Amino acid sequence: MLGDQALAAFSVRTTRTHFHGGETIITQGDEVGRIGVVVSGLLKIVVFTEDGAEHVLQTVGPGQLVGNTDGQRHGHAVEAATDGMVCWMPREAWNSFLKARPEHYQAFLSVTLQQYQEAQQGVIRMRGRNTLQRVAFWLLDQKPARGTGNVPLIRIALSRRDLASLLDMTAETLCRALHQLIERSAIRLPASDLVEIVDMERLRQLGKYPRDRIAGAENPRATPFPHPFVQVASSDRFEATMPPERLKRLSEFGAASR
Amino acid sequence: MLGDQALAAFSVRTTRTHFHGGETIITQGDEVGRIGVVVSGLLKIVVFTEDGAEHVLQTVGPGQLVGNTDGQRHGHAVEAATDGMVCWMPREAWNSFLKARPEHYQAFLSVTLQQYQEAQQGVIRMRGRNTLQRVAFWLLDQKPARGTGNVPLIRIALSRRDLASLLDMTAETLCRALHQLIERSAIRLPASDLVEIVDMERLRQLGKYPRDRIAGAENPRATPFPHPFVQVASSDRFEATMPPERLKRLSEFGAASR
DNA sequence: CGGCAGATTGAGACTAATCAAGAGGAGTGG
DNA sequence: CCACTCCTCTTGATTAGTCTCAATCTGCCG
Repeated sequence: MLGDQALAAFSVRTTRTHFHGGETIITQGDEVGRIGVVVSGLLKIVVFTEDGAEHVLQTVGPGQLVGNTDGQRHGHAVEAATDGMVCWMPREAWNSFLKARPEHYQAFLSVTLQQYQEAQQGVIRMRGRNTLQRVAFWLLDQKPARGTGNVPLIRIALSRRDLASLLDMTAETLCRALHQLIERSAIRLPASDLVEIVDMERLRQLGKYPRDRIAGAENPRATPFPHPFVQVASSDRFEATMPPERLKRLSEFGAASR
Repeated sequence: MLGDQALAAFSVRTTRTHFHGGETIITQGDEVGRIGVVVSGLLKIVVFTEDGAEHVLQTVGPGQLVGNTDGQRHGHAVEAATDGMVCWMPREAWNSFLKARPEHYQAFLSVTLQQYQEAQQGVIRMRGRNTLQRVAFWLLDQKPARGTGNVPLIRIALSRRDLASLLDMTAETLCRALHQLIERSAIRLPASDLVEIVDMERLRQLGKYPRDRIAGAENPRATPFPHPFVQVASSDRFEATMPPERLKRLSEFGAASR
């Protein structure tokens, strides 16, 4: 699809970088002259306010973009929630690439608009919901990787503190909310970072989760930017960030709990 | 700047529409095959949740965009907060226009990214701030049109209920917050929709307003989309939405209060 | 002047933050 | 292999902040 010239000029400038959990990818206030496509792993967009507090605004998964091309300073930082990989390209390469192949503007815009929408969704999920509902809602919004025996299983890649921040509550409140969901037998906690959805319908009620979002058709995370050179692991973020030994332990648990 | 052909095909399809306060511009869930540039007045982006509650997410002023071009359904509605004007163009015209003149992609992206950033800012202003601080912060974020005697004066175009929704609180709490700001002599209320900033510094402290935002340089609302055919009233949203009789009454008030 | 809708003010209920303390888990060094 | 430390997670009691409900007030229109 790409012209030879554009492709050559472009792919030379492309850099894949591995990152590790906790690492800072982009520092707040920096001018980052490059843009990155997340290939695997999970990033988090955080903001440090003047009083030193850290706020997690959004998570960025495979196929989504970080950085900006307009030479503006970053109003937020980007940190790694898990290990993973980003594919970077410098601003000039990016811009000249887009200029040479305007048809890719459409894809770029689409992903940008999608992340914009996701930011709006993030606000909406906060509104008119108490802490319990927000937690339930978030759980339902995660890609439910099926565990052993087709039970929906969710890996919480974020720390309690980070997830609490994302959901705009304290870690203590998040903890209480999770255990309230357990008491009402909507979920179980095989491990502190694993959530097993026991009763999907009850969880929906508790989270005031709209019917039309159930299929995930409204705001699918899976319209990844069609990066020409990188295969994006979009479908299985679960396995991508799940260490093998955990999977093993998990299946043991599943067998034991039956 | 525009090629004759593109210009001709484009300007024919452009439609200016006046809107009145309270009017619904875009219905939630609609597929709107067009995009609009706000010329004057103020729009609000609202979401109706399943339980019937209405949430104001954002306001859209002159130079900013509404609608989308990707044929997707709207996750939110757009309503008029004041009287004003939008300049519409159908999706096909828009897309072919951008295709013909790729250099405008940059501007389009820029405005989109800006609104994206604004959405993020909207989240941040909520975080780690109580109701009083949110109100103070919002006031400082408004374009302070100077009133009589160079006193910063702000017109609240939104109803109490809408503004409260935007700031994620109840109308009652908003009201109390405003009056608390008055008690601490940071502001005055010449009329229920007019705020006079008496002590800017105190208001900043009460709103935890960062220093670097004071100049408004960080996130200026004034990088309007350079619409080729419409003159955008970007600088004076105040006067644009201020009925003449109010202005007159206001100056009388200013004279009387000295 | 009466009616109406939005804005204001007040009192009580309830949610979530804060402060404090205990439990679990991973890594380190002897 | 075990004790020790550090850090995160969890749990409990208290407090502060907002929401809710209700009543009153205000400006506006016919």
